[in-house]
Amino acid sequence: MLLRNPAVGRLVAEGFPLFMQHLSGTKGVDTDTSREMIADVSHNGGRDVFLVSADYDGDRRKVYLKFYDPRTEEIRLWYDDTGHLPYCYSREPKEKLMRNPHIKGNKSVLRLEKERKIDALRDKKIWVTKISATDPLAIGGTGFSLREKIDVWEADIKYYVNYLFDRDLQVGRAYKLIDGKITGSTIYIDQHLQQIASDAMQDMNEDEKAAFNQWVEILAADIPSFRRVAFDLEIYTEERNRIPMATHASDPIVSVSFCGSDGLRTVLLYDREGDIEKDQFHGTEFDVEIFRDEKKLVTSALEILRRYPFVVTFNGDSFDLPYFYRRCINLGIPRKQLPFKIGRRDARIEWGVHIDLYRFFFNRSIKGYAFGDKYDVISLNEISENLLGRGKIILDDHLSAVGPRLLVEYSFRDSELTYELTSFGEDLVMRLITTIARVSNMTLDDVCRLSVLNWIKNRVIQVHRNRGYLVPLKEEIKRKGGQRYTKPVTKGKKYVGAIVVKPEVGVHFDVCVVDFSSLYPSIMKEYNISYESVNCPHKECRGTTVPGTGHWVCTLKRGMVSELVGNIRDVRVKVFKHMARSEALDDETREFYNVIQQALKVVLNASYGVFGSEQFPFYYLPAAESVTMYGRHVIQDTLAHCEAQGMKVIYGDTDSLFLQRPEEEQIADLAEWVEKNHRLDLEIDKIYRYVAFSSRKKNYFGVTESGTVDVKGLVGKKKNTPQLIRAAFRRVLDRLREVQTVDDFEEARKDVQGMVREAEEKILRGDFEKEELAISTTLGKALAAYTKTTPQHVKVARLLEREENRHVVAGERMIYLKTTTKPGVKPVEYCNKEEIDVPKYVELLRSTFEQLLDAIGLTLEREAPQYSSLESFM
DNA sequence: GCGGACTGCTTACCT
DNA sequence: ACAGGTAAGCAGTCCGCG
Repeated sequence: MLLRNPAVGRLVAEGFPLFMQHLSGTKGVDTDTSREMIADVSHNGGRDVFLVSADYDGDRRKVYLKFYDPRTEEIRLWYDDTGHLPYCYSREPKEKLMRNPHIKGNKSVLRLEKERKIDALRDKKIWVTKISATDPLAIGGTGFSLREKIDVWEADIKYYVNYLFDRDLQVGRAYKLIDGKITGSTIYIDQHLQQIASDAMQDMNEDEKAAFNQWVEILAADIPSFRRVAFDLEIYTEERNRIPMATHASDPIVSVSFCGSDGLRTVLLYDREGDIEKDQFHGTEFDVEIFRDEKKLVTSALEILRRYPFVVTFNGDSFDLPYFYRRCINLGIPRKQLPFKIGRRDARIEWGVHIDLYRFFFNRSIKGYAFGDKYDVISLNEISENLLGRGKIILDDHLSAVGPRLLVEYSFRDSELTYELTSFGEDLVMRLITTIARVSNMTLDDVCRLSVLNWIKNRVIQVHRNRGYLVPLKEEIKRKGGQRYTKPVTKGKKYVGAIVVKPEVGVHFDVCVVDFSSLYPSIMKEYNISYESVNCPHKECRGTTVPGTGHWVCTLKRGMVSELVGNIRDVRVKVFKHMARSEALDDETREFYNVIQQALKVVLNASYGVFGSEQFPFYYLPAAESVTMYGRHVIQDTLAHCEAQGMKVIYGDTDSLFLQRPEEEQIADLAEWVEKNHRLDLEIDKIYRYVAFSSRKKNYFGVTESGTVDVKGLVGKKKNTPQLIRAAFRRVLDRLREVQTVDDFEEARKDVQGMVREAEEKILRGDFEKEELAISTTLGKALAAYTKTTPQHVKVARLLEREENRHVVAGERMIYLKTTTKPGVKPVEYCNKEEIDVPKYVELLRSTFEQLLDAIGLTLEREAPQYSSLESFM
């Protein structure tokens, strides 16, 4: 049966069997509108709709799917009509289970069925018993669930997730809803892309082609534009420093602002005192609606929200939505008129998808790989300043004390920024979320709330289901054994990672950087790394050992994770990277493919690491260790080969080698050699006009042929280095950028020396604002958690709490100065310029530049610059 | 009591 | 809540020192 979006029409239950209507109660069921619904189906049934989400309806005891229709811009809800039930597995035979007291008298258990599965760890067919139950809570989630009573498998997969897997539904894919059935819609793919894809498939066998094609179809399909609204609440609080609590919602909502993809720009304002005049809002870039009654305001806000299939917030999971929900209840609105699902950690909307951008931007993979660590504090202000170039409105006073005009401006700006965070760069964030949903086959709601580990886990479980494997328990994988062979170099780590080649100190001209493209994912693909394929049960595979370990790798069957990672890697490298660079496409189209390519990279980059994370249900150290072992093996072997061929390797890190003036032909031969001997791709990453290394690893700068400067790891770049020092550092690099030849260096060294001196004198003279010397350090954890030592930024934080009555939380940055007075540090705003410990800063400046000066052969103390014998590096 | 050698903690970076 | 490797600064500890 097809149910229309309640936001638009009313819930309709066409064709509901009678007993089901009974079960589902009265909620939303309205037979009067069913005729309207039928008309709707015949008229619109053949249209493409995108699967975006799914959930479980506890009243109806059914899974329902959320399809987005880009033409009407509505969500269509689809309730299960197949009688699918929640279930889990037991390895006990059916007959024995039937005698088990937890099964026998259990009213929730509906069916026991024998089923054939494959035991992944033993690679054997086994019989299991599928236990079907009336509702998901019978399986897991309460203290009385089966999961707590007997040994069961696959009991912690969420029910709607199981449903998507079992019905072979693909999130983000286009479907048609015709005659009460979900059918996959034909996917049209750009011709150019089709050509590239079919070229890539040339050498594949039929199975590989099928898998490859499927991934291309999933990922290349159009992404619709999502109709959405961003919203934001403001609360009136009597006391100044009280943070309103979502669990009580005891303070009134004074404003609700909306910014929609359809151009909606509105603030609903609550006029508590009855003294607000409409004409105060002339000239605003949004509408203001004034309410004398808070209940009318929230009712109106709810109506607006429900017009949109996607609701976007910043922190709506833990604040805006739960507060709004509670407040509505406090104001006497019946619960059943409030289609929210407010959980302990998240807030969902029944009529569509709620995207909480706080959760999304908090994600470390998103922050790092998708946005290059451009923001570090997860706040609306910080993120929008860094990604949009515009931040929140700064208030001088407490929000509850400002006048209505400023209040609405402030409020609207918040929802405007929230909306723009989803719209900038041609809806970059929406595309990213959709692409990750496609890769992980996870609902959009879950994608933006969960980590990369969960994205991968979800898809890996689906591979199990498709291949007929029973998902093993964590303990089973742990018990499988295969001890660790390497002892970690670093304390607190579990195994050995990558190699860093010691750099050759000095300046090197004409350096070619080669790297192994996606080294670890490629290793996983080529060397068949998965939790079940490393140390597999077959005797005949034992000879295929991972070099330097006692681990062996399966030669009979393709490991599940190896296959998955291989497919994603191939489709990224062979299709989407090409498309993102294709000259035949316009900028916008290239950017579309670039987002896909980037999203795949995020997932690939984490695919090895998850094997070393205890949170991962397929955690298996021998798999992680084998990947890095192969990695070290490959790079060392390649390095040796380079030297044997007369090439000089001056540096290397994990998957890269810096080669000094290699011949073009040598590089081509090298790539061929790598392909032949290690089955991996080696490519030229970049060419530096020159690179300068100090003796430190992960610490250099290089100037490319086009004149851009790469700075890696140097303290002068780090964000906790004082501004004044960073600025001097930048000036120096700008000067070094101009160096073209060895001879240019003489002049450059003199200039650099002068620039450092100048900065030093500036500090000594006191020719600076105190803010320029401020050090800012992130408070990595809650204040109370610093029990071993008291670092300087913690001293500052404690001082703020003690003396300024401020509350400091993890993730905040402490901004302070080093002083000659008492504890040696002081928050910048309470520090006098006279207290500043000048010699300390001179020392800091010197040590910052030391890294750079070491590299270019300069020593500060001397009058005349000391030259390094450049010739020796040529 | 004080300073140097050392270890450990913490942050920020690289791949 | 993907991993390990590296640099740097400071906090804290131990030891020698008539």
